[in-house]
Amino acid sequence: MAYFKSEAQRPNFIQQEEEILELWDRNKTFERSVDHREGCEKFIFVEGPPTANGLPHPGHILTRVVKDLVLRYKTMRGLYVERKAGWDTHGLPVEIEVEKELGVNSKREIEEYGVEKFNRKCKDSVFRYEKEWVNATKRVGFWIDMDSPYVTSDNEYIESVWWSLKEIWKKGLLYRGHKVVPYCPRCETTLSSHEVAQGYKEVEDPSIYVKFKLRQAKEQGQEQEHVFMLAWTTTPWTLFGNVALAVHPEHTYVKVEVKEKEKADEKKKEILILAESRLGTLEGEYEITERLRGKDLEGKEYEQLFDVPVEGKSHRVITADFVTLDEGTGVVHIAPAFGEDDYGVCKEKGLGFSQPVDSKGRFTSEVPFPDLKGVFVKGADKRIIEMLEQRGILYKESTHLHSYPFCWRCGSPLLYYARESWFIGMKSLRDNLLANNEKINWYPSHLKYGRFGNFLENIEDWALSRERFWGTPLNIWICEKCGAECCVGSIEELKEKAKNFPFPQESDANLDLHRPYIDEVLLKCEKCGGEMRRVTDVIDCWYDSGSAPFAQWHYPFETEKFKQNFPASFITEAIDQTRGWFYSLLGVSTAIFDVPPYLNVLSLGHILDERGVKMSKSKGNVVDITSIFNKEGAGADALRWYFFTIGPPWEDIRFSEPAIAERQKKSLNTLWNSYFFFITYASIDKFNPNAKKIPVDKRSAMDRWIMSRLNSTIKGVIEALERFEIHLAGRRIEDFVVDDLSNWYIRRSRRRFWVTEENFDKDCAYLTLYEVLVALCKLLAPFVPFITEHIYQNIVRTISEDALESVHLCDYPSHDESLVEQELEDSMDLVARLVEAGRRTRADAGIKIRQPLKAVVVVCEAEKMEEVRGLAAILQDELNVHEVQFADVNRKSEFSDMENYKQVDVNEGTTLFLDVSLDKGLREEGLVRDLVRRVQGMRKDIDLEYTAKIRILYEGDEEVKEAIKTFSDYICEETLAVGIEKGKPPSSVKGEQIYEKKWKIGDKVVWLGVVEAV
RNA sequence: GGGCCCGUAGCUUAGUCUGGUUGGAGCGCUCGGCUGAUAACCGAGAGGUCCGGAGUUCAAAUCUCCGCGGGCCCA
Repeated sequence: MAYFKSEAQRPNFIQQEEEILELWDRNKTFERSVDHREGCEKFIFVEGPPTANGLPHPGHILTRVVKDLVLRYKTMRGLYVERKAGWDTHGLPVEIEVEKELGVNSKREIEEYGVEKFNRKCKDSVFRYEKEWVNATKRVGFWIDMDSPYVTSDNEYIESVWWSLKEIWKKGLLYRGHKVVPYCPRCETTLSSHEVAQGYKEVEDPSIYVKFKLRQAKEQGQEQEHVFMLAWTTTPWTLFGNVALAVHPEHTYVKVEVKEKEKADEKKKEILILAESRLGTLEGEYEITERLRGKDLEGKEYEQLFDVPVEGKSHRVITADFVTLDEGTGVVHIAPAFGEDDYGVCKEKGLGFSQPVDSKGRFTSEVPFPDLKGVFVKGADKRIIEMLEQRGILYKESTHLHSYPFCWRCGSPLLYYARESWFIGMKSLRDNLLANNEKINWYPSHLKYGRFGNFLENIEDWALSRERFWGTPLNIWICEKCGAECCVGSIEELKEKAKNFPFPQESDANLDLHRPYIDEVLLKCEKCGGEMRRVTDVIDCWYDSGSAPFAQWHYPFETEKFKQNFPASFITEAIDQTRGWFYSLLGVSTAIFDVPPYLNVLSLGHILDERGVKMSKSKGNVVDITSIFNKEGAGADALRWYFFTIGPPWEDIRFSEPAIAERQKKSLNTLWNSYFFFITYASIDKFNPNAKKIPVDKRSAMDRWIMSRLNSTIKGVIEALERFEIHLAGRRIEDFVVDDLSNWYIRRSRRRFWVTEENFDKDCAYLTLYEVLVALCKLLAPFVPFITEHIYQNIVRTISEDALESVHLCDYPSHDESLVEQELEDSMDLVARLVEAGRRTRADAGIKIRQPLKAVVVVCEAEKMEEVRGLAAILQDELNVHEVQFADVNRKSEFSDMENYKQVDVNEGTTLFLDVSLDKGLREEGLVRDLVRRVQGMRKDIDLEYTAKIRILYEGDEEVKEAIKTFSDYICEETLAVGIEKGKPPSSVKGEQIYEKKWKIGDKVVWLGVVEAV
């Protein structure tokens, strides 16, 4: 039989992990682990595709190991789990990286540089950090098929996306609309809402109160007053687009007469109108002259502030429910070109439209000030405020701290801007979205009806188009003559309908569906025969990734794979994907198939830095996670274990490197030491676990206890993992390893392994420890795949040739109810508490544990007594007493009256009495125990083999001499000594290396010498 | 500004759903003990405004409301 190979007590885990990676590579273990389960029930996973144009962030690593844990676990549970990797390759982030690189700054410059060249650069840059991603993914042990990933910019992927858009188009859900959308004036494109969300910053903007003068009916008195509507805005530049003022129809407004001290006489009376509850914004004295409802103001006309052309009816007071009284004056300035609500209400009320700003965010010549033409709107605030001041219509000016969106990529302030864009009519699918969400299990569950559900309730249409270059081209062609639309759903269809086709016809190898090539393809209009041109937009890259469930399999052009792999059983990403990928998946799937695309979704927390602040590039607090893989006291297993056990997966993690080492030390080191203990003694004894078969019920209480604990643990671990309570699963295992296995079972059983001769009890101990270790390897394999593989290879593979070649091919342990003995576990628990109580009593009495005592009495109910009696030997040994007695509760007073008994209450109904009286015999014994302990320490000091024999020399007083004489057999047995002699060298020993030490034991001084016996 | 989540010892956290002994553990600190697998372990001690305030209740870390701080999402 091949035998267990010996191990280092403190191994180099980093090196071990690298060896395991090679082993997996050599044996194709990952592929085998998947194939091994072919034909079994499927567990379907979809990889949320990362973009490889930047280095992986700690959060990415967290996501990857959580995915890995779940997939390994499900595989071991007997499910067939395919794992296709994916890359997200399109989109603005990619373009901006390339722009930076090229040093260009606008769409015009990109066009001058050449869209073809630009897109080629984008394509290259997408995989710039692929190597780093692949390396980090492999190194951390994430098993996923990166050899045949899906790539969102591949033709086949695009073709599937096109098909899906055509499906949506056919349903009439894909439409062109003119809407106010968040717009980046530098990138010159609209942004999706989630992109906007990433870029909010606290900024100080001007806060101005502007007076809009009401037109007065002429008959009504010439002299009287000037009446103004008082409106508030933080975006002075939008005043050029003003078309209306809105008030809330039901709220109370007031007319107030402003008392101006200085000029009161010269001037006509000045009347302001604002909401009553906003009177606090006024400065100085005023007098309320009239109260009225918002709707009483409806229809009043006012004088235009600036002479900007407006198409259609304008400059009147309207009512709108969205007007709030939280801020401002209750009178809202309405500019339909620059606000979503504004746009909507103007459309509803039939008001006109004014757009004095161009696509780069600069004023056009429509603005009646030549010096403002071409000025970026946000830069004109100061000038505008000056102009208002000059005209005497600026009531008040200050600044206002609020959050304002900036382009998440280029940092420009965003504008809300009326643009023509393409939309998917998600609003009309709201009920379907909600119904599909019903079928999804969310972890944590509050997201289902909380953040995600609320979002669906208020869903808006999906702004799909991007006026950019590097993305899936929007597959819509429009007839230049009659305006007919055509949505192309496949490459085949494109070829059929194209008037020209700038690609080689027969081979698709040179086909590139991206811009600018696709822009050259003209179709023939089926209605009028005219020429159709593609709209030049590309689509939101979130639609790309949302299409992954079908597009990764090139559905419907190939159908088999998709049919087998939809919907997904499980996906997981970080919480920010709630309205990102989690939504885009559901949105696309609902629009096309009207079914949920995933059934279980785990939302992970973020990684924060040590101070609790989110790690981000801009803050410069991102740690280089890959360095962990090469650090002593760390490594992939350590990092994984830390991530898994530090807290619930859905909560943020305050990243701390010392904590990684701490957790690894506690759990993984203890596992290693338990394994090391086994290997050490099993090697000495040449124990072969395959040669012994002893049923568990024939083994000792201690053995049955650890097996019971093991099976209880397995049960709890599986329950927790099924609910994605990964941290609870991990902590259960940790408790088992540290408390049950290492600190109790092994510590209590050590002596059983030290017995030299063969015996039944030793076999039981070995067998039990072996079985526990093997089960633990499997139980821990999805968590820490490296160390478990290493141990498995040595304790299973070396001695069983027919064993599965990797722990990751094994079945996950299932709990065996017949091995769970709850009563035994409870009794052991009580014994542990009795031990604790006894130790405390000793400490109180100042008697150390090495000093044997006569007796301990456990007073408890008869029922418990029976349970614990079988474990009395443990108590006796742990408390170092000659005898354990039991007594019924009614005899309690007997002992409490005796002076030599120290009493301590363990729990209700259980009391422990420790006999603390010492006699000569006990003292001698104590002394001997101390001597043994010193000799053992000396053995260790000189690094003797565990099995090496020694001779002991000593010098001491009569008492010492007598004690040694009485207990010499015991001493020799304990210390593996062939003899113990009185006498001090060099006289008695010649030519031998003696290790000597002088000890103080209590009030005695003892000299000890140890020499290896030959 | 709105929604959701989180806030417990210097640090990491259990307990919160389902209110009920003296709020439990680990790291670190002090003292003592144990130890031939264990840089481990055991015992004792120091260390807590359970983020703050109000309310409900015989009873609140726990339930409710109002704040504060952090995170995320949305405007």
